[in-house]
Amino acid sequence: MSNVRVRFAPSPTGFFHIGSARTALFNWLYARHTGGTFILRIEDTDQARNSEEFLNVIYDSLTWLGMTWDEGPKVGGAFGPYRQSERGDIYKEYLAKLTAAGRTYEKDGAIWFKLLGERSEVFDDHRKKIVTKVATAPTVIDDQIRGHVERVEDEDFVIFRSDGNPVFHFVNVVDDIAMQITHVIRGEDHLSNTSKHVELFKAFGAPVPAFAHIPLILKQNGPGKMSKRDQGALIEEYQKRGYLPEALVNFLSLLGWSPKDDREKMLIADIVALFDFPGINQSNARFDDKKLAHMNMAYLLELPADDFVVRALEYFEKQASPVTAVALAAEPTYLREVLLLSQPKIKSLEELPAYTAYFFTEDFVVDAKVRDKVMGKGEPKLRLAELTELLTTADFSSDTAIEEAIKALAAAKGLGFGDYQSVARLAVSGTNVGPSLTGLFRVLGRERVLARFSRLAAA
RNA sequence: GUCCCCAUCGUCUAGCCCGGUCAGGACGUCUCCCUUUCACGGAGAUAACCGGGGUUCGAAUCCCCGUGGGGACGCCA
Repeated sequence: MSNVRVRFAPSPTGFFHIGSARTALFNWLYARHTGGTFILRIEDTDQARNSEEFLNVIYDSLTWLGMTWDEGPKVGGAFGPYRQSERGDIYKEYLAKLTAAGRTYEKDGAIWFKLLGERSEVFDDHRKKIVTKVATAPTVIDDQIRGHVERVEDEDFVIFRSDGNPVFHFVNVVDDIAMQITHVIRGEDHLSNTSKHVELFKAFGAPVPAFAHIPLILKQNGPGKMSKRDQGALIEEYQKRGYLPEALVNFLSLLGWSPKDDREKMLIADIVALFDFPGINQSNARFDDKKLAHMNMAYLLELPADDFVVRALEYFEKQASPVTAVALAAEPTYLREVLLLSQPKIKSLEELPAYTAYFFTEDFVVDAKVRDKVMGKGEPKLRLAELTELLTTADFSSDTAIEEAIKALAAAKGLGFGDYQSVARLAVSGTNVGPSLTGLFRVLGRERVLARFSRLAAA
C-alpha cells in the first residue's frame, strides 16, 4: 500500500449527481492506481441543509458504481470519525492552535482567519460595501493538472460562524491535515477557494497536499455546469432506469480523462491501470447522453446470458409496474427464454417491459397502423392459413427447424420467408418489430402461436 | 465589476510538453451492404485546429493581444 491518501468529501445537501460521481471516481481511480487509500468523508457542517436520506443516497450510489471506500462511515478507520458533524472537538482544538498563533479574531460573533499584511478599506462595487483588503503576496498553487497558478488572497474570511459551527474552508483543511490527505482531487470550481486553503495549511504549519483540479461537466443543453436540476444529472436516475453501472463508470472516466490511445470501452481494471494525472484534460466536458446510451448498449450486448437475466430481473422487480408484475409471475424458464431472446435486440433494459409485454398476455396491444398496412397488402389471410396448417405439425424444438419448415413452405408456393413474416409477426405480437420470428415461435410455443393466428384470422 | 481556469469535427477526444503526418478515433447524422422485421455488425460519407499578430524555412503545436466559454467572489459546500 502506498502512502497516497485521497478523499471524496460530499455534503449530503442534495441528490448525488454526475459531477460528484465523476469527482469520486477520479479520486477512487487514483487511489486504486497508486495502491493508496480512498477515504469517504461527509461534510455535513451545514445542519440546516443536511439529511439522512441524502446520506444514504451517497452510500448507495457509490456502492452501486463499485467505488468502495477504505476509510469512512460504515467501514471506520484510524482517522475517524468521518462525519464532520461528529468532529467538533477536533475543530476546536485546531482553532485553539490558530488562535494561539495570533491568526484569528472575533467580529460580529463569528471567528475570522487573519491574513498577514497591511490593511486598507476599499469600496467593492460588485458587493456594494466597504471591505478590508490585506496587502498579501500571491498564493502559489502547484496544480497537478493546471500547473503553476497564482491567486491573491486579500480578504480575511470567516472560519467559525456566529452559531458556533465551523465553515467549509476550515473543516476541509483541518480534516485534510488530520486525515493526512496527500492529494486533493476536486472540481475546478474549487480552484479559487484553494488560495484560502493554502493559507490555512501554512498557518497551521502543515504540509500542503498536492492539488488536482479536474475539469467540470457542463450541461448538454444551455450554458453552465451541470447541476442537480438538469436532465440526466442524477445517479439514482440511471440506477432506476436499469443502466449498467460499469457502463456509466466507463463513460464517466472518459469525461475529462483519456487513455491517450483509441480505446474507449475498457475493463475497470484497465482504467485503473492507465489512470493518472497527465491523462486528465484541462477543459470542461459537455455531458452527452447519446454516448452514454451507446456505452450502455455495448455493455448490455456483451453480458453473459446468466448475468443479463439477473440484471433484467432486478430491473423488472424495481419497476413494479403492472406489466413487469405479470412478467415476473410467469414461469421462470419461460421468462428467462423471453429475456434472452430480447437481449441482442435492445439498447437498454428500459425497453424490455414494453418489448416483451406480448409474451405474457393474450391481451396485448395491436398497432393499428401496422395492422392496416400488413392486412392491406397481398393475401395475408391466405398466408396465415398456410402457416397455421404448417405449424400445427411442425417441429418446434429449435429455431432452425421452424425456419427450415417455413422456408420449404415459401419455396413450394413460390414465395419468400418475408411474405409470411409480417402477418405472422402481427398475429403473435401486434407489431412489426421484435426478436427473430422463429425464436418468437419457439419460445411462445405452438399453442399460443396457433391461438393468436386464429384470432387474427377471425378478425 | 474583480480575480482564476480553459479553447481541435455538433459532442467526447488523440495530436500540443519535444514545431514538419491527407489533423486520427468514438458518439451523433447520412448512404450503402448484411438480413427474416427491428436491432447488432460491416463499408463509406459528413464535419474541427476561435480570430489577429509575432517567432520560424515551416505553427493545431511556442509567445502576445483580442474574442468566446467556464468558474469563484456567502457566517453554502
